[in-house]
Amino acid sequence: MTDTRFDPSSADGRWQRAWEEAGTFTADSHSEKPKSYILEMFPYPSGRIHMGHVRNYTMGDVLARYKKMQGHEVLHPMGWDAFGMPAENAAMEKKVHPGEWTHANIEGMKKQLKGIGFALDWTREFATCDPEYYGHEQSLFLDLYEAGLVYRRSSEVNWDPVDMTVLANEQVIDGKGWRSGAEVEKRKLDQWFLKITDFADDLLDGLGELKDWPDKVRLMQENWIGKSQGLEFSFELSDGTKLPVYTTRPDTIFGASFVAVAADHPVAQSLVADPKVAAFIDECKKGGTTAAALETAEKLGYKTPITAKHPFTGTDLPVFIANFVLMDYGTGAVMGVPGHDQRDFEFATKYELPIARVVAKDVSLAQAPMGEEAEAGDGVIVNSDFLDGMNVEDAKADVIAKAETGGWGEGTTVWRLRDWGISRQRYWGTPIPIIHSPDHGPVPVPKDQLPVKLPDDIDFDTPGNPLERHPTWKHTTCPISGKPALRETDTLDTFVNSSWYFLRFASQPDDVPFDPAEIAKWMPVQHYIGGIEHAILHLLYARFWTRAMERIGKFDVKEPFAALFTQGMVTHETYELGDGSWLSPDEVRKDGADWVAIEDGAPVTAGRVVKMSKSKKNVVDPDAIIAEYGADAVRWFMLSDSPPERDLPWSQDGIEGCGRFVQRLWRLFQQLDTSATGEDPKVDRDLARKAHQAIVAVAEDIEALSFNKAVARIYELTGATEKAKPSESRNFAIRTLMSLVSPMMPHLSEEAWSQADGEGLIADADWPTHDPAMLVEDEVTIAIQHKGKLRDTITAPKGAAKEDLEALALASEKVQRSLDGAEVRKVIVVPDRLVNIVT
RNA sequence: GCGGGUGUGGCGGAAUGGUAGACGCCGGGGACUUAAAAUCCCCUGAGCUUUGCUCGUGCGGGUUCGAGUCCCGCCACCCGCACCA
Repeated sequence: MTDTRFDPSSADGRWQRAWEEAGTFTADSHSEKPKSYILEMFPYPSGRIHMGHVRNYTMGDVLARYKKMQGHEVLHPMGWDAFGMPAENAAMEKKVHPGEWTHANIEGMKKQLKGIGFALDWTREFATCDPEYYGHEQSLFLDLYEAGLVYRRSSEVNWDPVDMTVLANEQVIDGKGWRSGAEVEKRKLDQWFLKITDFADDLLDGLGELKDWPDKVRLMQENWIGKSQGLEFSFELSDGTKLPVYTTRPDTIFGASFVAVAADHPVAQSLVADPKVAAFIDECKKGGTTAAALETAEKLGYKTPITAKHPFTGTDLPVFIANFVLMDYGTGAVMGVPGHDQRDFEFATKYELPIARVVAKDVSLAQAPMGEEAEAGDGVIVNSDFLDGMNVEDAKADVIAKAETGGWGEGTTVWRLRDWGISRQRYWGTPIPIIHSPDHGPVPVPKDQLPVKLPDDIDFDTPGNPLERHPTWKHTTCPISGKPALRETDTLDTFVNSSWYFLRFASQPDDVPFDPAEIAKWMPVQHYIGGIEHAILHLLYARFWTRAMERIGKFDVKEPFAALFTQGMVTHETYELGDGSWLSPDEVRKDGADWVAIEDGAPVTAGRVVKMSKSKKNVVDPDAIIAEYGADAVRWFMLSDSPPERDLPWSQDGIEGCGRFVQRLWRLFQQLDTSATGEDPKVDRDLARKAHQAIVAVAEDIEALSFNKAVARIYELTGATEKAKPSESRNFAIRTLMSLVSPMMPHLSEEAWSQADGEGLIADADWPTHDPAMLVEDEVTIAIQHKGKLRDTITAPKGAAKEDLEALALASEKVQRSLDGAEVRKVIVVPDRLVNIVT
């Protein structure tokens, strides 16, 4: 009890080593305790930990440490989502091997994470680029292949002709490759797909059970899966063929005035011999794909010589090729009902096609003229023969029934969700374990030959897929015939890596991907924490993979993540010079109310608070902050003020405040006084009560992930404790605070715990117990209102009778002045809360 | 266009229909100090005729003894999806 300041530069590392040596956070699957699996989305090893990681992992860490204190056996692992393009880009730019680059980054980032004191079980660490990991992934891929959930087909891709590689949609910017700047081409390539659409219904229904997921994420997934029900039926065309179309509004079929097909629909393609058709199809493909382009895009059509026969009226409808019809949704062809679909309305207006009313608000409005827009709303069917007078829903059912009995159509469900294309023409990913045999086509690599390892001697000097170019790697033999054959040179989408890593964390035997018994012990993940940017892809793929594993009998878990939490971003003010360039926070200083550049005093505009990013230069490096204030101050900042789902604005003042609070607690923790006897019994009891209340409230707040509220309560108890004179209650409050802050400020707490002769590590200690009797107040403050307005407050014993409270209220001088002799008509008394006098 | 969210002091934000602004940051004043740092104390929504009163949770209505909270109608901003038939 000598030094008056807490020194994180000495204490942080000391306690981190103590936890490591004791194996404090190593999860024991044989433990009899209830199990908690706490997981944060594992990072891509880009090079440095950023504030977003710190916030994400601090939240998970508080939960993990808290659960441990509550007597749970906690699994809180960490690893690396290590395959991906940045490693290949680094290889091309810096001439380093992607593996070397990745492992160096992992080393650096691991050191950073350890320096923040996270309660992680490092014995389970792995990187997805380890052959031990991706070999098991190949084995799971083959299981899915055997189960018929993997198939191969030709598919259109974005092809960068300079880099000679396939680009994801996000990598195509204004039609150009994001790296090369080359005009992107559409190419047809043979690609592998996973049958995620087989699970569309399950994935949709499953959302209903995910009560502890944010509504927002569930809705986003629901929209992404995009279930739609309607009628698929065929028009007989004038050339004798049949044209299937899909509609969700079969009730409006009598309003159809044209038929339209997509530019790449077979009917359109059959007419390309006509140069005008060919020119129109080219025109359609040119159209921009940006949101703005689509917003203003004019509906364009080309009227073909073909006509389609209306199934009920027998009328011949013109068949158009139209730019607004998508080939990859439904059948790539639609019936146009201009009266009740806005796109069809615009199209019909432009090409002067009939716009008929077949739905009206009321039967009497059957002949009402159409307005300036389509009427997509509900109503009663009119001008539609046998459907007249029905409501929309009944009419839909009726038309579907007639189509089915007539044999020309059927009710169907159409999904927006597509099968998952997993082929990537890249080096730094999991090799797809398939051999292309000249005699037997694609043949799975026998499992005893796994893993199919990536070759290390790789040439990144020429563009294209290095696996394709490698002199020997792809040459092998057919597992069936033994004849020369070629390996698949595509690798798996990196989202495959992250679709099952949580299973491998729970169980990592050498011979198989995971042990079902261990999976049963730990899964599902109890709390999964990460960014909202993964709301659809990663979270949908992981759900699919888990269900696919369940379907092929690997285990009984259907949903991988029982509760999901999406945390907000860490943001920072931006600083802009007059010329539009940005300055970083350490290049500016405050000059009175204004900001100026430190270098030359140039005026700086402090701009919007936005996500930390290199381009805006508003990034703050965690390492520098930890070096200055210690890990606990940064962790405390990450939990303070902003609710965790909202954005957290970083500020220098804020971190300084957190640094001060660490020291303030340290001073308080050194004031344990075993000789203290207390002073005023009531004052002592009040402080003890506050401590007991905090034990309950902070626990509730942490369980609700309301860390900002837990923080506020700890501040309150700290303030009250500081003010109190030495007493047993005060010692109790100090010890309580030590425990309550320990999940958040573990280093400070360990240091204080050891100085206070605490047994073992505070990380192994229990959450403090509270005395329920001590939670109850014996005095309450009662608000006195006159006509709903506050006039006075009085102190009364808890549980005082209504009549007593009413009498006390009326006795108040302030109340009497406000009443000013008016007749009291009614008095409302809410026990222990308030009295409202109505005149 | 469709879907979702948010709106409370200078700022981040609290508040089972019951004392709006807890807690933190910024700011102001003071104590200690030769001085600074550190620390401690007080003040800090707006206005007014200041023992106190009035107004105040994006705007306009409503329900209620009582509304930040519930209902109806608007506005603004943010996010997601987007020619999905």
